Amino acid sequence: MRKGDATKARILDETGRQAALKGFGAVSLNDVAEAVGLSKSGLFKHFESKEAMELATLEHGFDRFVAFVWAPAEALPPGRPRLEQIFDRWLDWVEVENAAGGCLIMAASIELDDQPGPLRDLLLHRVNQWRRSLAREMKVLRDPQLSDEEAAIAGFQMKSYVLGHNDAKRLMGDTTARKTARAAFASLLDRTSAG
Amino acid sequence: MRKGDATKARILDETGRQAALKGFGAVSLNDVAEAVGLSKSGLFKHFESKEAMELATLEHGFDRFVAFVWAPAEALPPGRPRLEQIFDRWLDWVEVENAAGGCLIMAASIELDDQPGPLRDLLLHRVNQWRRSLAREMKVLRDPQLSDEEAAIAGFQMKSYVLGHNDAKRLMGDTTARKTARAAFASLLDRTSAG
DNA sequence: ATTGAAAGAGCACGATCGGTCACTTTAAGT
DNA sequence: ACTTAAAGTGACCGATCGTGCTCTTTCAAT
Repeated sequence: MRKGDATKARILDETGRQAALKGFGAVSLNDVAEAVGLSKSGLFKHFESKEAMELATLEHGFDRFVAFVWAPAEALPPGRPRLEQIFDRWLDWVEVENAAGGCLIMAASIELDDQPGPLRDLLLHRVNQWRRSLAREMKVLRDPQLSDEEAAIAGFQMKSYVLGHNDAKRLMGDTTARKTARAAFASLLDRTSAG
Repeated sequence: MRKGDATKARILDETGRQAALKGFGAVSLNDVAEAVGLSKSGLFKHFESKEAMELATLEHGFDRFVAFVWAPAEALPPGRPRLEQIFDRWLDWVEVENAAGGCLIMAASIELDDQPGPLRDLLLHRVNQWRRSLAREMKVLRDPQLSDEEAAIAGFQMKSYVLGHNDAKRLMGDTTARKTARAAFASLLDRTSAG
């Protein structure tokens, strides 16, 4: 069983990489098997179907995301310090940790936004969780706490800058993207905590 | 020749819809042919290969985008009125004009950002054109014109809000997304023209 | 050391992939 | 109206798709 778990993790990593690169719909079992060093039928000892593998891959991707972006921020005090750390790690997640292939969650969001099914359901659930976490963190930016609406608006802009940074850096190769995104985010924090 | 051009346009529309929905890599000639009411081999009378079809589809998509978003704004005076119109039409483009399947350009940006080739080259070229147009429009927001850097930053934030709106509306079904995005953009224009 | 289950290989399946070719139908130019 | 090129069909190709089956290897628990 130990062996199995290790290969399973390798499969999930590789599938995630390929799905972020070409989209879930364009990932073939053959390519994954080959990259992992398995036979195609070997994959089926770990997942009962391609869809089950995709589900596990997406879940695995979210777990990686939370561990990379959220976990290190949790140690910091709530509010501005924590939010700044989250934002920085989020940019790192896009442009460093997933330099090859991009962010699986963003790719899945675009691909699945209008394709109903269990994959989309899982995606929506976990993205919503994350959105609520961000809003919760935003509320504490000002002493009489932000209203739910104010927090939602700030959360919207924060995620927007991350999406913009991804677009500028990964597609257009804009090397100043990070600086631009950080400036926009800093301004957002100023406006929000003063407002 | 007339007949051929009409069907060619139908093919491009349908391919664009499917590519926005599932990604270029997951579009099959069979599905396109069936949806358009042609045989698979009929497609090859209009395009010499699948890649040529994808190229034409992406170009067609950009042409549609410019006609829908830019053309109506061109009539307005440069600066704020024109920018507000562009932003509004851009949101419409995402959530109305392409309600079924989403924006092809955004989908292609995510899918192709790390897949070299002629498709990516075309995408990059036209996206850069658009980015320059936006920056040009931003510069005139203030009387001593904005610096190139200031304009780039404002353009970054504008596009970010559009991406955020797409994510909130199409994936999460957030019905307030439009209002939130417009508020963020209005604030951006205020800050930028005052700065 | 033995054993039984887990991990994986190899092969074959029906379906579908992008693409070709010979053919028929259709419509545009004269 | 006639002609001819354009538009479109159907059968078929080799490759690859996801998936089942049987068989062998490997490893963990006794």
